[in-house]
Amino acid sequence: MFQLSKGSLKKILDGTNVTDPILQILQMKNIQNNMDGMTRYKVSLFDGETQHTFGILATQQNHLVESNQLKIGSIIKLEEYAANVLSKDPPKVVIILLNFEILGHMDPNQKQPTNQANESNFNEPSKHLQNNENIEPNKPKQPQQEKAKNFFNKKDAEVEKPSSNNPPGTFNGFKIFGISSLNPYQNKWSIKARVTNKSAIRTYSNARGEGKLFNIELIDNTGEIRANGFNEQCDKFYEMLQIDRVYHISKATLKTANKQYCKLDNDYEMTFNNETQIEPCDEADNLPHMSLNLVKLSDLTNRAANDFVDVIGVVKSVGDVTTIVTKATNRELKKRELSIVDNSGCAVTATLWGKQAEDYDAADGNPVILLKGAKVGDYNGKNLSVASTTVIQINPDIPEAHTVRGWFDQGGCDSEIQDLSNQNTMTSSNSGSANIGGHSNWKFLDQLKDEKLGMGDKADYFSTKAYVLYAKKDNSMYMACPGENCNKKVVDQNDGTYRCEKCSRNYPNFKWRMILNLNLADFADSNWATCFQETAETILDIRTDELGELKSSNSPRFDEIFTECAFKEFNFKLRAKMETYNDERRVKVSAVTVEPIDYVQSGRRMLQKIKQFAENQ
DNA sequence: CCCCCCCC
Repeated sequence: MFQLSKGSLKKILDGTNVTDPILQILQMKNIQNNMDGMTRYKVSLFDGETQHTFGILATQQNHLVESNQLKIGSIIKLEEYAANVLSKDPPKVVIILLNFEILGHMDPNQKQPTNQANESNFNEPSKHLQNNENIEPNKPKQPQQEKAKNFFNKKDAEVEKPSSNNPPGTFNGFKIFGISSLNPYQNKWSIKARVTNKSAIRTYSNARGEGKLFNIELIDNTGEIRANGFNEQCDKFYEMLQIDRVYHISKATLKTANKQYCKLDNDYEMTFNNETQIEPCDEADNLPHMSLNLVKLSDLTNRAANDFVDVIGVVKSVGDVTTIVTKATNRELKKRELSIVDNSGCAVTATLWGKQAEDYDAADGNPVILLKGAKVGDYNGKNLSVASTTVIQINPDIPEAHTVRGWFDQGGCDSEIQDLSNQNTMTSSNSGSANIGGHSNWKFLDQLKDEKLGMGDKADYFSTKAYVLYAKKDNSMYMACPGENCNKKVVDQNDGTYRCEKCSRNYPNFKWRMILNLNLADFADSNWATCFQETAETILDIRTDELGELKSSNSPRFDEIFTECAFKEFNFKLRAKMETYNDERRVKVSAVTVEPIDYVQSGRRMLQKIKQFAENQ
């Protein structure tokens, strides 16, 4: 039998703190929040005497309903709750069920315990509830945070000192919660968290007026959250909040985070308000530090534009500060490009903007630079952009920094470097590194289908080294308009003239043009690709007009030309694009460039692939 | 309440 805590609901509603009341769930309703689209469970609570129809399950407990552990009739020991007064007149109080133990289950109508076979499960705290220890911020739990690295300067333990006037486990009169348990429906909380990132102050101006803001990222053992400080709060807290320091925070507004902009693993974000309290706090707590997921520069070729990556490398060269005018708003903006290299043998251009471009110390030589959260771009190859949320560290004291420093100093600086940026320019802008000219984004032919290239809205370009298996002779040549920039097909009028519909005129002559279909193959796959004129001439090793002569004269040499190219190997830059022909949609592949293979570069590229492959095993 | 991260 369960003894419900008679009278406890009345006390809770009156604002009295009640310890571990035993309550029963009488009703339960799934409500969809329009603001954040999240499911919430509204429950009716019963204490054996009165019923309160407005209880809400904290969303981190939703799984208990979804796994049918918590249901109508469940008896709970409510270990942690929040009674939020929504209005005084009429009185409206919502009780948020933050943490509880499911003691058992009783049919509300029978008022008797049921004899379900699995009832004993309910008499122990459920497995899930044990996970809710996550609410306590001091227990490292999630593997993702266990790999967090302890690299930024000080160790917590060394700066430990007694807390101010706060009783243990509280701050500003509020119990310390784990970040992952924060939600907009419960405002009596405090957290203890480490700042892992802090933006510069940014000003903005829009229809609502002018303003400024900064944001920080906070982490504890349960999760992470972004916090924003606008205007007065920006003035008040910006200097105090420092990267890698630990703070107590209470009384900030929580709202649904816009996932489009905030990549942190939290449905909510925090905004400081005029009630917000923040105090530095130096106690050792084994709070995770900033975590790094370093990416080798060679791996950037596999990253899409707008990805954010962490990289570490040596600044090989530094560009001057230049000024650009933004397209969108015609603002003048300073920028500076750094070429960064690492021991994967690759270089990439990283762009600093605004004040960061001006403040970068170019006299610093070739320091190690860490970019955490740099944005990947894919203009003429791959590049990186330093965003407002990117953390820059010069010569950080971490093992990876020493590794890349050692590599650079012991000959890496003079080795052949593949520049992933500036791929379509003949002169490498500032890196002084080897430029392999024209090609980036090397793929094997199976990747064409595997990666659904050309299936998107726009064309995909990639480079590949492939053999010509077969060059299709039929329809490979057509009679084209001899007009200067017109290559339209002409119709033989059989009166010695050739009609071009585009030019609307008859010509006394025509010129030959080529559209050559090739079956290309590498070790992985084969695919058809179309070569036009110049690229076809490279493949067949003959000028189109000469080939036309052979065709016109029915020379046996004509056929030979098409068989001689078989099993020749070239570097292709290919374009894949979806096309519709006779209601059939398929990816058409055409050659943008065809070049003989430079086997030294090709070998280097292969070595890189092998190295990359080995490292990823 | 921002959410731009730019240019070739």
